Amino acid sequence: MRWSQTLIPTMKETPEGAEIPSHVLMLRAGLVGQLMAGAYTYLPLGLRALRKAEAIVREEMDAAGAVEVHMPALTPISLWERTGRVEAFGNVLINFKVRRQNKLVHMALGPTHEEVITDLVARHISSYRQLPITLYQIQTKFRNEERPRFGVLRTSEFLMKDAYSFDASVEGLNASYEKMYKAYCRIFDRCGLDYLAVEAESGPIGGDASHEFMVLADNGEDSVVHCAKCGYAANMERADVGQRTIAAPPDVGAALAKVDTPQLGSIDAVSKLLGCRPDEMLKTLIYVADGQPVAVLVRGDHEANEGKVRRALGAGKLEMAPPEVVENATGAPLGFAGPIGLKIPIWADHDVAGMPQAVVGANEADKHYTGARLARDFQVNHFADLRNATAGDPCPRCGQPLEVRHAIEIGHVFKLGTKYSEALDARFSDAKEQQHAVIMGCYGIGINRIIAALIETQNDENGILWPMSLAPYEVVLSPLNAKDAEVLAATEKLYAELLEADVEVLLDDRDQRPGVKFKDADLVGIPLRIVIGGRGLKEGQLEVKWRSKSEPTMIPLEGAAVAIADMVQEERNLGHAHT
RNA sequence: CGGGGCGUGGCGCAGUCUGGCUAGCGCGUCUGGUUUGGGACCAGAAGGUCGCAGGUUCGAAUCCUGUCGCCCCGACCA
Repeated sequence: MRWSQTLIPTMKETPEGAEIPSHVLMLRAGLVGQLMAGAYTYLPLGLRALRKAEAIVREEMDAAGAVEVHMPALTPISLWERTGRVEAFGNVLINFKVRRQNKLVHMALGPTHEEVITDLVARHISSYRQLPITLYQIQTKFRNEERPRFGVLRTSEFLMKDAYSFDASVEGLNASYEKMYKAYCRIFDRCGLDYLAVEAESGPIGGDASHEFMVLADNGEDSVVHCAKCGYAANMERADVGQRTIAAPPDVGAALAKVDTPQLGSIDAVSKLLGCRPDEMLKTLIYVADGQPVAVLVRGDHEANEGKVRRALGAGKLEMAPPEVVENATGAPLGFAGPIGLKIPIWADHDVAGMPQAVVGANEADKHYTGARLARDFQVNHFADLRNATAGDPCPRCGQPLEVRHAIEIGHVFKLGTKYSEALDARFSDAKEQQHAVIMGCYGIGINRIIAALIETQNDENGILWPMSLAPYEVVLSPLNAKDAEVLAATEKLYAELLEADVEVLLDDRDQRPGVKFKDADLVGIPLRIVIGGRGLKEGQLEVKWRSKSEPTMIPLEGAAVAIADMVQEERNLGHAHT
């Protein structure tokens, strides 16, 4: 492609509003243009990178035995009603009514496709002989994001590869899951991403039923805990803080005392007023578990984790208690709950046992207790791991302190079980003529996020650093004086030969000064740059420079196309070699 | 949805507090010329309902009210 004949609107300055590196660079390098909040046009360069990521995903899905389909983005609302996800998605589900033959038809744009694919399987699969099968598609998803942000990282319309496995047995599901997990590793390896597969919240199935693929990045929206020593990694919500018993520390001798804390219900406000640290306080949270109120105690500086609480209690449904339930259970308005004298079951996080004394709510408006001591002043019915991990917690595998890192989620694999197959009647007959719900797994990759995460993590002060596998073009030709007949002839010849050799080449044929071409080539980040200038040509040489290296090398003009094609080919293979 | 910030030629900004001549600057674009190995120089030119609407005023980019949009923090996120 000739630069002058495509659209690459590079920018010298950072557009107002772009803050994180990937957003800044995608705009400056002319990869994307914004239409409105959360909606971007992919310009020629950005689209080429996106298509390459898509092709890698497709190749690896096919190699893993998955079969491609393409489902409509437009779906009937009834499908989502059957699985209860109209409520679950709420405002995120973009839905509307259109008039057809004088009747209103209610439909939704698919935010994901479990329902649609399960309906498909329900219609066409009825025997164990048709299983297992994994179907996938690469398609635009729609979600009404409350707050789109970070450039293309969080948009209301995005390209997603979603795959769904269908098995007759749990063992089969595990095998399907394993295949997808491995395919994901190959995909992200080939994309040149530095990623982590972390244990994630797995819902009702439990165990190792869910992994998220994360790229560590300071601007990532997710948090993961990571052990630098043994490599343990987990989603912040999922991370095991450990089954441990903490011995009661010695009594510091403080007596229980009731103090006034007028209007102050928050940990922050009370700690300021009383001059104590949040970790010297107790948070008392009232939940409703399967209709029954329970109290959950965590240290003031910790965050309760609803998933962990639900599992510990063995509850099906868990929610924060509404104000009237809290008042009924504690006798005090929100913000003044405490464990002393509380009549409902009390669960506490392990770390509560390690507090010599604590500031707690007094179950009385505008009052707290200081000096509250476990066993002496209040009782706990059960101890469990009930909180989110924090930096410095011991690694559950090796005990070293964990670190918390921000990350971008680029993929998620999940064992679904029979939630959707039961709701949508996707059943099969086994060899003994018994009917069972098909056992499902689902596997998603955010294609746009592959591009954004790569740019976010692989850039320097001059621009993007593409791996060969995703680069919009593999080689950029930079003739320095396009009007010089000799330069022009050598450039055109090389361009034609490289095209002939199936090298993806961008010819910077603009009548610009060298500095402009170099700056743009660096910004756009094409991996290999070939400079054709009078200086080298006199000696029959071309300059070849990798974007990732600071120094160029010279190669003979004679046979240059073959040499360059070889260099490109070698680099193309690197991604595969990693797997 | 709560908190904060910003809307001025294609891009980046100044001017707004303290209203006042024809709304400026840099980049980019166009024309002519000189240049040609890391975002050139000279000369000239085009391009703006100052987000939108209403109000105050002799006079509004500037003050007031409303509204729309974008960005950031938080809440939410299958």
